Amino acid sequence: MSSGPRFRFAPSPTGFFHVGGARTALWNWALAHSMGGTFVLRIEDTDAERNRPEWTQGIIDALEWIGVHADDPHFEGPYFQSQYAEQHIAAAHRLFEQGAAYYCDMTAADVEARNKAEGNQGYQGWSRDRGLGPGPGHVLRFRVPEGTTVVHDLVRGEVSFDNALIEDFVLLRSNGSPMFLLANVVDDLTMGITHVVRAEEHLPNTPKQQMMWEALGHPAPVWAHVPVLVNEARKKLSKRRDKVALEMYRDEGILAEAMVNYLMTLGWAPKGGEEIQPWPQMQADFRLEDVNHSPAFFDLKKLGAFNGEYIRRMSPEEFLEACRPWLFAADAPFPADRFDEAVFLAMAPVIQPRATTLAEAPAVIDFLFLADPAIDADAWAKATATPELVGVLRSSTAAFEALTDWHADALKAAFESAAEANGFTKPGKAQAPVRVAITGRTVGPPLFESLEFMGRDETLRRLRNAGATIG
RNA sequence: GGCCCGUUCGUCUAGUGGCCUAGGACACCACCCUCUCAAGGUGGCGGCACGGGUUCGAAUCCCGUACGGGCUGCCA
Repeated sequence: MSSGPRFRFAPSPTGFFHVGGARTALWNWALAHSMGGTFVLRIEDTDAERNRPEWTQGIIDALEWIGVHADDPHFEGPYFQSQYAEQHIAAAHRLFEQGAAYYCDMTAADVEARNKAEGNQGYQGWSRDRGLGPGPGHVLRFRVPEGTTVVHDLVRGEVSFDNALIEDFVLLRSNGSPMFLLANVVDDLTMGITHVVRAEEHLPNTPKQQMMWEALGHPAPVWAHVPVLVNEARKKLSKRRDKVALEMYRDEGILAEAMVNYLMTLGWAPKGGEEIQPWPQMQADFRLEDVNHSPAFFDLKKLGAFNGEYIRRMSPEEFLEACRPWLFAADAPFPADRFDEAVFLAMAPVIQPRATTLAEAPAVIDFLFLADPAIDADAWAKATATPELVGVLRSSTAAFEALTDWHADALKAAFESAAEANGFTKPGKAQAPVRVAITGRTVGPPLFESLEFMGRDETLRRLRNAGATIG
């Protein structure tokens, strides 16, 4: 076991990777690196319902995507909580033997009934002194000592809890299996965890865990409870209501670097006022002491802005490579055999500023790789609504036919004369008929560059076909 | 209900008693650039939840109120 600080990330498999978990993992990862420590991955799979091998692989893949590499020297694991059940139970028995825990034969229904009769809530320590031993239907409960438990939290400072308000919680179920709180503490203890950095929702559990650490004869680790991520209604992000699966963002063409950068800025800000930062810089600068105390809204718009920024910073080659999955996907806007890499590469500088996600990129230049792009009927009607507009279409077609130098500059000059000949002083206002005839839409990348790459024959063919529909 | 945490522009944040006439980013608006749309540039709108203290001085410290959130399981 290494000597530096030991952090841990302990997700339970649920079939997808939560963005909030991703941020927690990233923060632990940054700390493990900057403090020369270790990041321990532990899969908390003790709930049989949540235990499927492919889900575990999903967690590892997601971590890999955000840069938490399993082959990095700072990475350790994965460990599987379910494989340590014997140790959890042994620790529980130790607590029983030393009097820190006791058995109770009351069922949940019994507890509820007695509370109802007495007008109370929670478990009142009824079996504390009954001297019960293990047996069928008996649960093992922790004997919460009197006093106050003070949790030293790196994010929140000192938080104190009155032990009188903490009920004697269950360690071992009546079937003998360990509860989460027990398993969690025993694992952290045996894995030598020194820093527990996790979401704020675990703060109310912390005094219980701290008491267990102490009862087991060890000083508690350093705690740090970071704020949760919330939706627009300011509720904790939930898988039922909100889009929380990291995989979904990846599939939409959010770049890992952009996601990582954005996640890092939720509840924390890089030094120096510039929020777009390379990972090594953020990793070095991240401090728990600087983390905000209040929940942060996961803003899709801002994520998109970060992603756009990262897309624009890519070289055309990098952009092409990143786009490949969407370029050749089954639902790509054009057939794979019509796609031309050289054209895409040449057009990349004008595609990049127009795509917020990689998934949007193919559609920006789909008309270049489509035999016959669908013409938007409304756009076409508007683009040919006046005689002048139709005139532009006819005369620019003629001007292009006469062109010997098929390049963007020449095409532009030819078009402008055609537009002016039809009474347009601002040629830009007259390009709709040509643009719609060629691309099917009124908006898109620069027209003349597009025509250059489309080629003379195809350009003229589309122009003539479109012109023919006007009669 | 109880316990705990929190509260700076709509959102993410900078700010750790004087540098704050509260800075940046996203969003929004306007203008510029421009072959459309973007991108880019310039400018604008907009905030210290409220009330009391402490202090020469408070967004920063203390108390209270309001509001929000989390937890409250023989789930993890």
